[in-house]
Amino acid sequence: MTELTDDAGFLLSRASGLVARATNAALAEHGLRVRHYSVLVLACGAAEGMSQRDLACRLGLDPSQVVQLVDELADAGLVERRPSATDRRTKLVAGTPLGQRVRRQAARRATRGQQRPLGCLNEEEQATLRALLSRVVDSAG
Amino acid sequence: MTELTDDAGFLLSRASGLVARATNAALAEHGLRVRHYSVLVLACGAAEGMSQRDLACRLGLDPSQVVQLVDELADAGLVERRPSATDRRTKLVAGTPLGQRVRRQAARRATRGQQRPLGCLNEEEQATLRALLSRVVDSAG
DNA sequence: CCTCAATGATTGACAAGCTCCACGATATCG
DNA sequence: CGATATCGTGGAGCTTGTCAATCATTGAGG
Repeated sequence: MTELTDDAGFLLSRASGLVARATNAALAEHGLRVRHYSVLVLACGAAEGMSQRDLACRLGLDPSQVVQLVDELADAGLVERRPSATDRRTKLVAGTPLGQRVRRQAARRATRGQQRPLGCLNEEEQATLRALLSRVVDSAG
Repeated sequence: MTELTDDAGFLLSRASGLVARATNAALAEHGLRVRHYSVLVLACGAAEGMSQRDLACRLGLDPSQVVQLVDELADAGLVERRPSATDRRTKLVAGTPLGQRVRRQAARRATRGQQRPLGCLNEEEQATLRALLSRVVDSAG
């Protein structure tokens, strides 16, 4: 790795930072950051809600981080913790009607914001990028 | 962005974290982390050394972070700060002979470590990934 | 049925990173 | 010369990432 511009790790870190910053800026109007948004998307995506443990696993976060994120989303009225019917330990995090609406609006803004750093790639190239990254992420479990 | 697994920002963040962690583990034997390694690579790559401002710009870091990274590398004897011949404000960070050797060893380890998360992509796919990311990073200035 | 290890959520502590702001030294432009 | 900008540096504050400990609950095995 003689050239830093050829280092996949460096490029990933840099690109990730750029996109995260742009997305955060786009979501700021909703008072959200990418981390909250990710939780909101997952919570709204599962009809019955998703356990915090599953959230942590899917997001690659420590469970203790999920606690706080869900706290803040719940304070904002975007998600709620429901008891599980089968396990009294787990709390299912589900999007409220308000959360669903905010998620749709935020999704549009986030997608638009990402195009600032990602706009230099056409739609097909972006799809290729997502496909490659998906494989990397999935293969990690 | 109905599915989080289709969100470029999320995928980038996740993949970046995976690779960074693997690289850090690989570099730990040298007492380095990716951030130090990046500085070392750039410092060793420029014959006359590189100003800290340029380092910050190239790495996308705040100049104040570069100060500390260079401090630690200099303490380890891997780089040194040289006065600029044309501007007494700037300090040119250049790799020492030891730094050059460590950089070569670290490069091999880092590349190998990255293959743990990136190994699921063949060589051509990794090249495609790097090319796409390069364009995103470069287009940001 | 009872014990015991494992699990889910939570809290608190701590290191690592990032961002901003301010300052001293120097450079540059008018 | 004087105003303004730049470079390196230090420090404050916030966000993240990681870890250990705790409590309630579950599930398995005796």
